Order: sequence, then structure tokens, then C-alpha cells
Amino acid sequence: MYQAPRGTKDILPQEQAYWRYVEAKASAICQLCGYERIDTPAFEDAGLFTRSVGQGTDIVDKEMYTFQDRGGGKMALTPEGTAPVCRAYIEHGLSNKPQPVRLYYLTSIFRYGRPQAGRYRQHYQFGLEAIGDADPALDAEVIDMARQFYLSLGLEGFSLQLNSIGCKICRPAYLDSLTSYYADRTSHLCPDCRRRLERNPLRLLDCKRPSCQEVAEATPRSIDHLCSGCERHWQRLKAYLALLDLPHEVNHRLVRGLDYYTRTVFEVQIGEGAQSALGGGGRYDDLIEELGGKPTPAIGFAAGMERIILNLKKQGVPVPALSQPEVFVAYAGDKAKEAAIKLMAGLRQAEMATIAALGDKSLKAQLRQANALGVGRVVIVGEEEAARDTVVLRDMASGQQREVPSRSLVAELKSVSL
RNA sequence: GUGAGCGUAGCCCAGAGGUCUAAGGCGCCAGGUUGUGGCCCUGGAGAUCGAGGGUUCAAAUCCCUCCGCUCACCCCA
Repeated sequence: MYQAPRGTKDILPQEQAYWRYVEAKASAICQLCGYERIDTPAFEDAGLFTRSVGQGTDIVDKEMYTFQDRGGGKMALTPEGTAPVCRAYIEHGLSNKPQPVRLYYLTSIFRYGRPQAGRYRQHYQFGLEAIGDADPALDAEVIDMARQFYLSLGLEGFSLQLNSIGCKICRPAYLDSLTSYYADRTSHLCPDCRRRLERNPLRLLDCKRPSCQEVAEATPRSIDHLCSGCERHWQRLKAYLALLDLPHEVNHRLVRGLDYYTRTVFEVQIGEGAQSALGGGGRYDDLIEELGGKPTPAIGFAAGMERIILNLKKQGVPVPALSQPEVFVAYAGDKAKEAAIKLMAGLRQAEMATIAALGDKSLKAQLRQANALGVGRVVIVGEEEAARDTVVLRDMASGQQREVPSRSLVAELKSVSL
């Protein structure tokens, strides 16, 4: 027997209400803020990600789905959403549009790793990117959208963590002070962290081991090492967030797993545990240039759909039911079946969602099905009605029914009561 | 990728070496009115007990391998 590949999942009809709900909220907040939808391919040239996300990051080094296509090119299933959008921005000359260009997407993300609840090899992200301006007001806009998005979903108890990790001017000096701080304390570090000290010192900050956390307590803070430009950006961002009454915690240990971030980084967290990151983002002022475009500052945000839905369920947030058929056509007898098929076509023509059991079930079975589907009204045709060119119209809630001429059926159904 | 727990019909689950030709509930199908749902009653279908191998006279029950899920790491959404 075949199973869905490890870490992938079928989204069955019964789950769809959650997905449609989250998508609707995502689109709504974007529409409200003037962000336009963009869809990019499910796979890209692998180099796009090694260059942007960065060699040495886990995403690129051990989580990317790469393959060679028949033309010999090395491709990768998209492991994150930002780089493809930047590629599209450059490729299609979006720098010629009024800046910043505001875009959003709902897309599949692929990462190879050991799956867990709320963590998949193929998962879905809602993301948005504002490309083309370095104004911290734009950071505030994006962060506020993230917050408004979660609020509009009805989620509670999430927090916003914020940090600034500087830019290519000030970060080297910060990393120096970080490494020299840790260099004196290597004996207190876990083996992983000793490796991080060599490869990616920023990551030392978010190690979860208690012993390493103790060492990290007194660690130099990136916001104390910002250059004048970054410092000004940081101060103004905090002022804008205050202006918006946007609650947040400055978290000196917040760093993110992609190399392209500069200045602002933020993360939305909910509850405790490993899958507590609901979404995150940050500024990436060097990325477009790195990918071959003109120097272009930008900021973005992405949220994981599965984790949102997980938390909607956990918190018992009600989501609106998907629309279902309003009319069920039942029949008894061959002549009646033909009449029913024509009736159903007519109802659909009149834009009334209509369903029939079809197959050769008893009338009883058909009614049972109509009931199970929760369809409010049933049109019943028997041999006698077919001969008379009438139908029986039954209201399932009240159990009342009456005979009406076939040609006035649509009008009857559209008038509210029976 | 590392470590641990789990895996019985579509779903929830009983069973812990022979009494299992695997029980129950939900759901599904049909009948209880020869043209009518929801409640109730009756019956039925549906499980090579995750897969493969082994131990044993005997395996859903013990062992191994694989697959999958879950949890903690790693990392992130």
C-alpha cells in the first residue's frame, strides 16, 4: 500500500475549512495594506538558495531537496519564500514600479528533516515582502501586519520578539566581541556550541542547553554594537512601534537561521515547546544586490500555515463552515431519474448548488444521504410527478413538503420559505 | 541527522504467547412502511493485527530489520 511520503500530508475536505479561513485572513490583511499576490515556482535553480540563504545554514546544508533535472541543471524545491520573490523582483524589473513593491504569497515550502507535529517536509507558508525602501516605518508596517494577521485569526497568547542584528558595517565588530567573550568560556559550552563558535557565532545565542544559556546571560548584545545607521534605524523602529501601540519584547538572543537578515529581525511565538514559532521575518537589505539586482533594501515576514491551524484547534477558535449544496435531488424510478437529471442541470444553471446521490439507491437511502450532508431542501421526483411534470419540495428541518410544478421550482426555491 | 515511545477495520479503541475463525463504539451499507431523512431496533460489509523476516508445537502478543507517527534534540514555519 502506498502512503503519502514521510513528512507530507493530505488535506482532506474536512480540514479545508481551516485552510480557507487562514487563507482568507491572510489575503484580507494584505488587501487592506496594499500587498499584491505573487506566485513563484515550486522549484528554482538551487544556486538561488545557496547564495541567499547561505552556505553553512542548516536549510541549505542539510534540508534542501535538490535534484538534477533532465537538462542537467541543479534545482531545489523552494526551502523558503523570500529568495524566489527577490529573484522575480529582479527578473521582471519590479524596481521600475513605485517603491516599495509590496507582495505576498501562499506557497509550499520543502525542507528535509525529521518530521513532528506542526513540522513537515512539505509545509505551507503565508509570506509577505516589502521591497525597495529602508524606512523603519516599513519595518513597523510589516510587523504590525504580522500582529494584525494573528489577531484577526482569533489567536491569543502570542508574543512578538524583536532584535536588531546590525548590518555588514557593524556586525563584524559585534561578532568579534561575541567570539572573544565565548572564547574565554569554551569549557562551559556544549560540543554543538563549540562548533558554532567557529562556523556561525550568532547561533551561540539561541542554544537551548541550560549551561549554554547561563553563559549567554551576560553575552554582549548586538544592539550595543550597532553602527550609527543601524542605531538610528533601531531607535526609529521602536518609536514607530510605540506609536502603533504594538507590544513587543526586545530579545537579545533572537537570531534567525537565514544568513541574509540585516538590522531588524522578529519572531512571533506562541506557547511553549519546540514548535512555538508561529512566524518570523526581518530586514534583508543586501539580498537583492547579492542576487544580482541593484542595491535594494527590503523586509519580509512569513508564517507557517500548519502551526497556525494547530493553534486554532488548540484554542478552539471556531472557523466558518464551507458552503455546501443547498438542494438535493432525489428520485424513484427510471423515468423519474431522467427528470431529476434535467432538473438538477436546471438548478445548477440557475446557480443553485445542487447534488444528487445518483446510483440506484432507494428513496430512503437518498433522503438519508441528504440528511447526512446537511442539505436543507430536497426535491423529490417519482413516476407520478414525472408524468405530471411536477416535483415534491421538502424542507428537511421542518419535514414539510408540497408539490410544485417543475417549471416554477427555481422560483419556489429562491423564495425563502416553503 | 541523534535519542526515546508508539503502530489492531475509514475513525476511537479491547486484547499482552494457545479461549482470536480478533471484541466493542462511531461511521458506512441494507432492512424494520411495496415512494420519504434525523431517534430507535435488526442485519451486513469492512482488519493478510504497519511491512518483511525470525523464535516457538503455537505469535496481534516475544526478537530483528524496514516504513510511518509522536516526543525531545538539531533547526525552524
